[in-house]
Amino acid sequence: MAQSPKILNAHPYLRQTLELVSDKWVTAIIYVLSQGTKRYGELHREIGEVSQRMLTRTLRDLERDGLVRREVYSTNPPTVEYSLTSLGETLVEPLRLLCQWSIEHFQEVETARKSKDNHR
Amino acid sequence: MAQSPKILNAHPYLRQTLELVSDKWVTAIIYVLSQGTKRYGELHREIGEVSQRMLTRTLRDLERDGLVRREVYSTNPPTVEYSLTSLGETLVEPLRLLCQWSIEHFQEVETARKSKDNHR
DNA sequence: CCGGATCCTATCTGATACTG
DNA sequence: CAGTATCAGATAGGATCCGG
Repeated sequence: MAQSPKILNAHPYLRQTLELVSDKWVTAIIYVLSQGTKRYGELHREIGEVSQRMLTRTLRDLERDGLVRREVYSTNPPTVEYSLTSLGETLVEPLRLLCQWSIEHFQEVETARKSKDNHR
Repeated sequence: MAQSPKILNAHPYLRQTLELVSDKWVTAIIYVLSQGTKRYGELHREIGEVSQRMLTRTLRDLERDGLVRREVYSTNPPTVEYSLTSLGETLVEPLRLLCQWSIEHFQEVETARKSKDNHR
């Protein structure tokens, strides 16, 4: 009764990691920042569809998680630069592997979807 | 005006892949199924906290995406077995890399969170 | 045993307007 | 330029009941 496998519990951080990575904007931000330091406005333009609210909120989360560094320069108008921390850099490689999978295999997913949809 | 980098658009499948993978239960199911064929009830017990509704819904999605195979045996009571397709198997490795990251680095995320929380 | 259908709530997210 | 505040709509997820 007290015994149940619950495999994911063997990797207590995995679900938390997947939740972190699975955020709608996290990967977009990490990808853009993997190319170098960016100002707030640059991030906004390069990601494109994101709202100010969500961009700011996600950046704050990433900063809190130690993945992104935020530096404010008291110029006028203000300048704020964002960059990956060394911890943030370690996430780039795993993400690129998922990216690789998406290039190699996602078309098969699309094909499967269409095929199934035609059978209804 | 018509020009904006939008880096993620260079990998049109990446966001879709991340959305697929980021589903709350998808990775749990793939992990359990990576150990072999399971019946519905086994999946339910091993994942544990998932509701019937969500387990069924997620399995249907994964079937539609061609990642999971569903086989029904007209016994009484009915038997339904789930397993990974070969396409589904290809996702196990990328997921294990994220798992690896979580083991190696997630504690740093926790530390960062605590450190930041103390400073407020 | 497997899972469809319905109802309901919490959360997430965008739109909009305003500020140092 | 780089945000904050507020509001409202969409959506995800759980609980529950019912059926083959």
